[in-house]
Amino acid sequence: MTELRRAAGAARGRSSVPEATVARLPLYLRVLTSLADRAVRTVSSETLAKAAGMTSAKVRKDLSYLGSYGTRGVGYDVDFLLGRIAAELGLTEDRTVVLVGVGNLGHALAGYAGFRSRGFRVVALLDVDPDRIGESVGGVAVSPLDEMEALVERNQVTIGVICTPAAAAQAVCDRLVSAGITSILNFAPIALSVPVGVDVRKVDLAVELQILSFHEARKRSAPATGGVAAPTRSPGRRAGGRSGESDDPRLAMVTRAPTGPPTLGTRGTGPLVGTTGGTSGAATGAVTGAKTGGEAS
Amino acid sequence: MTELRRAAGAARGRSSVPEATVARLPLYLRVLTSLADRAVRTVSSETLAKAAGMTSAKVRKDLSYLGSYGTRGVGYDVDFLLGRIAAELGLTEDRTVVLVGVGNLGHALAGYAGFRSRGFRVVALLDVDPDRIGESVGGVAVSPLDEMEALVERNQVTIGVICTPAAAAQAVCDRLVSAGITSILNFAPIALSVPVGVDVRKVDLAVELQILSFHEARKRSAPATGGVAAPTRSPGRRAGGRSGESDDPRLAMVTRAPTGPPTLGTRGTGPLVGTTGGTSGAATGAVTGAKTGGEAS
DNA sequence: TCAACTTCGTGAAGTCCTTCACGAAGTCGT
DNA sequence: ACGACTTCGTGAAGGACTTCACGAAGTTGA
Ligand SMILES: NC(=O)c1ccc[n+]([C@@H]2O[C@H](COP(=O)([O-])OP(=O)(O)OC[C@H]3O[C@@H](n4cnc5c(N)ncnc54)[C@H](O)[C@@H]3O)[C@@H](O)[C@H]2O)c1
Ligand SMILES: NC(=O)c1ccc[n+]([C@@H]2O[C@H](COP(=O)([O-])OP(=O)(O)OC[C@H]3O[C@@H](n4cnc5c(N)ncnc54)[C@H](O)[C@@H]3O)[C@@H](O)[C@H]2O)c1
Repeated sequence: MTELRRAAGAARGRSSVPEATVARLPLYLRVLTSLADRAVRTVSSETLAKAAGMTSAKVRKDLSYLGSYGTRGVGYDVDFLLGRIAAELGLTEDRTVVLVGVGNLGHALAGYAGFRSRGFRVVALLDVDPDRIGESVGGVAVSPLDEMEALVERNQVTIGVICTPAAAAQAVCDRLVSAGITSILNFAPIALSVPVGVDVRKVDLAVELQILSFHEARKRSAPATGGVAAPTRSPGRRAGGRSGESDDPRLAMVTRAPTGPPTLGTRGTGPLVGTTGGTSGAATGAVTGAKTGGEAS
Repeated sequence: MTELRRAAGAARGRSSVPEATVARLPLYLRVLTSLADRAVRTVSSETLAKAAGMTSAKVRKDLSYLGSYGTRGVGYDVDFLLGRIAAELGLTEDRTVVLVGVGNLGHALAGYAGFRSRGFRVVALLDVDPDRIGESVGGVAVSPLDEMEALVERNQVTIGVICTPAAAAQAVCDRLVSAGITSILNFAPIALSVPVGVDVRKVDLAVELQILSFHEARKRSAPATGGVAAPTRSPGRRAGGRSGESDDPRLAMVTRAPTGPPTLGTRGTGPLVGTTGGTSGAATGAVTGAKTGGEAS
């Protein structure tokens, strides 16, 4: 009955390199580059896998999506594979980038050599702070935000990097899209919304740390799993850390604390579901896969 | 025949929250924090989903792993959920962090307020450069690497952040692990190997950009994709015995160019090609995303 | 040329994650 | 108190990705 939906999957149609594989190609590329620098000629899936922290089966599967370019009994030709992956990633031509928000983080990124060495050319740095305009970072001068459109068009820029505070991110994003940018790398801790056709990737330090924290919490198994108290309506002002940045315009249409008590009594009732339900069960389990390769989509 | 291996999977056993869900909890946490700051009392899965760039079904499914704490017809209690997620992520107690490599990137991270605001306390900054020792960033002084062990123990540090050049990363990692660190966030473009029980997550700018580049390449469908030249038959001769040691021990047993001088200028320095990119050069890469569920293709 | 190896390529099976869909539980207005 | 509505919780179905396992293709040495 779902045969019809097959069409959707087909949309991804040709080329069809799985996303998970695409995310690993850069890894292989790095290892191959390193090997090439050492004049290594060929490499087996096993060796490549070890260097990339991967399994050989996965490597072979991944590479098979690019075609059958290995030599049985030998391995893959380093130089050839290098070129093949670079081509697949669209790195044959330099890609231009604009970076918006030259603050702490923006500075570090703008001066990052790995940018250029990988074929990404930063052609513009933009900021609203007058004090930063004109300053040069990594050989590129900081320009006022207003020059965005002109710079993007003149340099045929397709990738934008956002390093502004969260509050400004969506506006900057919208403007980048209007200017013609179709790929965005966002460092601001906020989910951007963009029209279809525009890709967004997010890098979030806090998220990474919190994920580590999760696993950390399970390592020292302190199974003193106190039963969770019922979700009382009573304000408990939990911890969690108050973050300074909170300016998400999409947080509308939610229940607000009534300044004047319109519906008081009714509100406070229902203590919510008990734990009766058969399922769920969120006890604490010893886990710790410990493997380095765990991912999620 | 695979039934037996079930044991391995069972290790993940009962009640554990799926990795994919864990990776999204920080996202919800952020949105909830923002809501709480505005005195919003309850939020529906639909609203939460929109703010987090997610679907409501996914949100409900994710939250269901923590237990059934929603109220039908109403939604989730913001404060309660906030506390519940924070607890699940092990954020009830401050987590301490050491950061190694206070260079460009390290500086930015060390001064990042988002660290502290989310319950992560940077208790030490370490570097080998004598010029940096003593300098204070974000209220923390840079200490010499030798103090790592003492600092880690004294402060019960469990998380380490690596911002050194790739060439030094594995050594730093090893030392961190020896000192007692069990979670590492790695910004150096190299795959670290660690003993089981230690978690590693990587963040790599270059990988993100290359993934964007891949999709970018498919957007402007320039089908002028010249047929790939034949897989270049390699005259390769496998190395008989040992192969020279190199920066990365895992790159052993690979074919080397015959008569080629072992150490080719790659020693140590690694990246930094600086000049007009092209292909040659640096090492970049490393991957592992774990997130980004919101793309449309 | 042949036998012994090595290593790729890939169907198939298994695991994990996402999406669907709908009953249950609760709220709200009258 | 009741009927109309909301919104959660969750089994089930479907996909996506990973791992297995083994035949095929190619290499090396005698
Ligand atoms: N510093 C880090 O290590 C780090 C880590 C993770 C995430 N982040 C995130 O990256 C972003 C930047 O962090 P930061 O530490 O560099 O902050 P910052 O305040 O040092 O820099 C922000 C810069 O953006 C500029 N800016 C503000 N509004 C702008 C606008 N509308 N258009 C263009 N430029 C604008 C400011 O002038 C400033 O130069 C924040 O969202 C932060 O949460 C930073
Ligand atoms: N700068 C960026 O935006 C950026 C982005 C992505 C990844 N990275 C990666 O992050 C790492 C750091 O980048 P960076 O631009 O800050 O480089 P950097 O050269 O500015 O800083 C490196 C720092 O590490 C210190 N260091 C070197 N060896 C060390 C050792 N053995 N122990 C302790 N400290 C040591 C150096 O003294 C220096 O202070 C690199 O691996 C880089 O590839 C950087």
